[in-house]
Amino acid sequence: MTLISTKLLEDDILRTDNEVMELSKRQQNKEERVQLIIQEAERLFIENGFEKVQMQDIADAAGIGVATLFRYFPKKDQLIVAAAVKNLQPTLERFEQFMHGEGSAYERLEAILNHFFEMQLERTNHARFREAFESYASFVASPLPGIETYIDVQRQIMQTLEPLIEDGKRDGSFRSDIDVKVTVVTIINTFGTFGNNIMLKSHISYLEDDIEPAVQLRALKEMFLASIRA
Amino acid sequence: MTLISTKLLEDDILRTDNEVMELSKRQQNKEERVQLIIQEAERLFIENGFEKVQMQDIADAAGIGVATLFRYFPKKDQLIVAAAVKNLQPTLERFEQFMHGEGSAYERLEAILNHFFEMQLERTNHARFREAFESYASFVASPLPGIETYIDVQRQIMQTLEPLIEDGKRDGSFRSDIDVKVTVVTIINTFGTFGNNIMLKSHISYLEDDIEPAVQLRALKEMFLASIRA
DNA sequence: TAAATTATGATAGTCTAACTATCATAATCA
DNA sequence: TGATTATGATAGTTAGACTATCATAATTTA
Repeated sequence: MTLISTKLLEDDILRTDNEVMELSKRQQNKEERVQLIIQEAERLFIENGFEKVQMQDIADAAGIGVATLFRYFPKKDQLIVAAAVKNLQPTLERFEQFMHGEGSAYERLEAILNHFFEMQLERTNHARFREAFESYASFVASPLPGIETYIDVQRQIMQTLEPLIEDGKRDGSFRSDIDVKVTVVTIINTFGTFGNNIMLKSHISYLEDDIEPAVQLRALKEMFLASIRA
Repeated sequence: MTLISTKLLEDDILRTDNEVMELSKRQQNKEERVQLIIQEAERLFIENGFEKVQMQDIADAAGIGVATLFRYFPKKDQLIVAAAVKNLQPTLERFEQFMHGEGSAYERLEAILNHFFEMQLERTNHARFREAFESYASFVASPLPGIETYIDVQRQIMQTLEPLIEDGKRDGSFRSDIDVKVTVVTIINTFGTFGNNIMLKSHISYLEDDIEPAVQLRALKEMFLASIRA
């Protein structure tokens, strides 16, 4: 799933990518439009949730007619799934980058958790969107169209972490009795669920005034690391 | 917030409760109806989510006309909040029960976590409903009417756990350097987020076939306990 | 390049579900 | 018993997802 920016590609730009070369102009435009629509939909959904954003809003944001939007995405659900997949993609990409970093397994895990936290704090709305989507998806009568793609990216994210835990068990920085997959799921579950403002707000008011969410997340991380440290 | 069952109270039942005695018959009926409506709404929302359940459905389930339903709850949002509060209540009550149990702080915490897990596994839909509600609440333009009540119950739940952690620090079963409130938030965040079927399903297919969710939850618990054990 | 094909956007229309208004009837109260 | 209030049926309004139509524009192809 290639990301194409809002700016439409010009004809005279020299392309080396064969796949794009092969596409007819009409196909190219279509592909660009799909990406543009998804991009705008994601942006709007992240800010406002699914219900608040109307197909009309998305059409306007993408600069197209609503009828055209419906030709590309006959159901709002399809657009929601596409936006959710796009929203999850950067997490996978950044995780993969971190896996190829320097240092011991422990250091790399700590780095990736730090990064995860920063993402959570900086992009609270992204996390909230993800949670909203997963809730939404869980209530539909028949599985959302395209949901397999989403689940697959999720699985890839988890698989990215596996070698790291294995390394740590090997080099002795992690306890040898922990289960790799269960540990991975724990990480995702523990650190991936700070999107809901309501919980966040509730926690903030529950915690002392001078405890920032960042402090709490740091404590959470320490706690987790302590639990797997050898 | 008293819970009143579907079965309407009979006139001839001897009441000892003064508060109810003072109410006129009309007021009594109203109160009963409100509870009945909330009960049916909760039941339907838990199964089907907010969007799928129509005001008509709730009116039918409560055996009243839809116009009457709207007289009690002029906005669907109000009913959603009331159902969410009702949904959270049992968690608080059970937690409070466990606080008065026997044993060391460690044993009691373990017992409460076990119980929490069981609730998560047995009442997955309740947890899912809670997550859906919190997502929903986070996206509204102005705070949902009555949301303070919900937040307050949430806070009470967390406060219930505090003395337990303090006890554990005192009697030496927990590390002395952990922060009580942060630990409480960790517990809620870590163990309260298994409602989304999609995550659950994704995890199940990611984990080995023979790893049941229960096994994974148990591992999660062990991991957490290890992190705070002295 | 011209004809054929396909994509677009505007507009109007359908449908569903939240919400409102009305009113005759029934239950409660004084 | 007469006055007050609650109920439920019904019809109507509104918002937003989705469909149908069609004239026009862009692209393809012969």
